[in-house]
Amino acid sequence: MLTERQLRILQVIVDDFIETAQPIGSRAISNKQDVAYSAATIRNDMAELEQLGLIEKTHTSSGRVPSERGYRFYVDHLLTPFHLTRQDTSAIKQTFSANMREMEEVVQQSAALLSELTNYTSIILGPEMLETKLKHIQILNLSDFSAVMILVTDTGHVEHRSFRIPDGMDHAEMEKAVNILNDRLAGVPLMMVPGRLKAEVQELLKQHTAHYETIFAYLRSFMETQQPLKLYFGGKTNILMQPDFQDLNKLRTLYTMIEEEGETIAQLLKGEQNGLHVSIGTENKLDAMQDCSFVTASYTADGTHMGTVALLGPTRMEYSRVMSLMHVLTGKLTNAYQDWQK
Amino acid sequence: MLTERQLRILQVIVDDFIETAQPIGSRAISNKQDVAYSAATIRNDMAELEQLGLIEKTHTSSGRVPSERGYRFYVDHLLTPFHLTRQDTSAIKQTFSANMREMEEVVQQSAALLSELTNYTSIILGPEMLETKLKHIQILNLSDFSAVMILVTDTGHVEHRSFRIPDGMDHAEMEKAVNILNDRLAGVPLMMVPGRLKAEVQELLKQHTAHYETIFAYLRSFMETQQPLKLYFGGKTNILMQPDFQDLNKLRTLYTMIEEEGETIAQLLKGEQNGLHVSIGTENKLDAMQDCSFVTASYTADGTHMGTVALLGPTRMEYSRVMSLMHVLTGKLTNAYQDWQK
DNA sequence: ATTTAGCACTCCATGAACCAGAGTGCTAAT
DNA sequence: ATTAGCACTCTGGTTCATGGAGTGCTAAAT
Repeated sequence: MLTERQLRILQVIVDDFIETAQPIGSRAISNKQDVAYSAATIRNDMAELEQLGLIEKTHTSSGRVPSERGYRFYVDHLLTPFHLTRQDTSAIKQTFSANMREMEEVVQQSAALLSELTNYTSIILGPEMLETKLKHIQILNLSDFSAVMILVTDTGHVEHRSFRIPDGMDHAEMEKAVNILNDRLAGVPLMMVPGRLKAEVQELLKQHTAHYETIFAYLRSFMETQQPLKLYFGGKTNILMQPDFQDLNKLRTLYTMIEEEGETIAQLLKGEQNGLHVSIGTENKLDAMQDCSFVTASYTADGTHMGTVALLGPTRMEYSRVMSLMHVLTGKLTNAYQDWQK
Repeated sequence: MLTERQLRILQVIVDDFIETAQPIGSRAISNKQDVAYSAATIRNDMAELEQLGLIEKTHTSSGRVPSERGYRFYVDHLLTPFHLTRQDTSAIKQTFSANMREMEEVVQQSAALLSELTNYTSIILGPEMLETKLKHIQILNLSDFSAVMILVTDTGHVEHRSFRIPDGMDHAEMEKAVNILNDRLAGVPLMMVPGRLKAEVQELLKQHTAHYETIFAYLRSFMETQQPLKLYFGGKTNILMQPDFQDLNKLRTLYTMIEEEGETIAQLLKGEQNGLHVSIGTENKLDAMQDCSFVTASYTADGTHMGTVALLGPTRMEYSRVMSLMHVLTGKLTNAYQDWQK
């Protein structure tokens, strides 16, 4: 097993590399404040650490760099509890004290905050819509030919869609249809709306309106385009700033993923529901992330999973700070959400 | 003045460079299909073109490259009317034939289409909200403590905002307030709503409800956060793919602009209302765009300006195709918008 | 039994020197 | 007015030498 000293050396290597992004040699380690051994001793230990696959050389004779396993070990066993700086905590406090009226806004601000504090890219999966219920449906005529349908959930979320009024459908008829919809669908969880629509409403509409087909078609297409998974990004450009990503090709794939694979990422985040979780390098399932670390943390309300906060950065990530930050942030989000629901 | 031959040579140089991104030499030009002069002759002409600042050498003895002025000249005088390929036209037709219910959707699809066809980044400034009028205001209670205010315009645009119900305000009171608002504000152009609010509604509210202050404050903050300029992007990652942008630093500034300077870009686009316009390199006002070309085209409805389509790419841009494409697209948008309004 | 000093060795990064290739400018011939 | 020919220039890639940083190992010191 590893000796105390070896652990310490590994820690220094990781810490230093996280800070400088440069390989570090035995001499430099030996010169560190709280390391009281000679370069030679450290060299011996480093040889062993390398044997175990915890650190690597970039070439035969250069300083050491943490390996993927090294980071893993560091995260699992070497992480020192981190005290957030005064600036960090006050920034968080400030963000959450600004009175925000929309849950969406809270989430968005959180993403912005997180990316700003860390210089990585943050991704937040918004509060799950599964539980939310339909509150009210309304149709409003815009002109003789067009109208807009508005759909409000009990969380205050509003969706809308405008459409062309079917020829020959008069106002009274439309009103009747809306009444039926409200009667049958208000209070129904969003998830189940399409089902209900088919099971109960279809028949009813058929009886009361001549244009049930058209209405029905509209409603379906409306419900289908609803994508209940909302992703919020913060600091998309931060990735470009990291010295780790110099390789244009890697940048391209990474960026393309961020811009175009929203659905995939959302699914990925949906999977991570257990507290704080770190994926390092090839541990990530997505190809584009093979050189990144991905930290996820979920937030809850009354014990049930609500959404997930994630941070995407280089494997050389400030794990300690990031994890503390995310811990605090998810706590705040949980609170905010509970407040919100009252 | 320039001879026929010189014009032709300039054209070949620009065309070739647009295609290959490589400097071209006299020999290569001479070998071109429809150029019947020897390399030496072409060299002489090139010397003159260089004198005039229309082309440049990357170093003392290498092929020529169009200069910024060269591109400008090319765009102003050398552009051959371009026939869109069958693929291009059919792609456009297809996009616009898909029945889209929302103007927003049309615009978004247009941006996607444009970036896909050109491999540049497209930016569209959505239909101006200036002219649109408030259609309807509604407040819906979500719980005993919170409600959502919904605002519908005559174009079918919906904005919403949820808020906490002031303590002690009952349902009847709220209803009365909403009635007042609808009575006084329906039909008023969005732009003027804040003014009206202050001029007419304030006093009225004061008389009829005890909580006019709170309501008023909400309304104001609501109106203020409304930003009527909506930007739609397409193909943000395309920039990364262009061989012209190898320089990481330039990429960074460019990208940061795209991600964070939305407001600036919107203002820029708002300024360009006169048909098709091309800004090349340093002609652009924004620093980040000094190495780019920026093509804008506005679309109208009944002769009044509605919005602007833009394309951001390297100065080495396929001007001919891009401009044809945008011409067609703005036409389609104009149509779509007019159809929409019926 | 650890730890450390010393030394030979390896590899990278840098810069100089050196082509081959591509392209130019100029002069003289057509 | 056009073109062929030729000397000249600059780039990009390769090779080679050098200094520096770091390692591994052995032998001495604690």
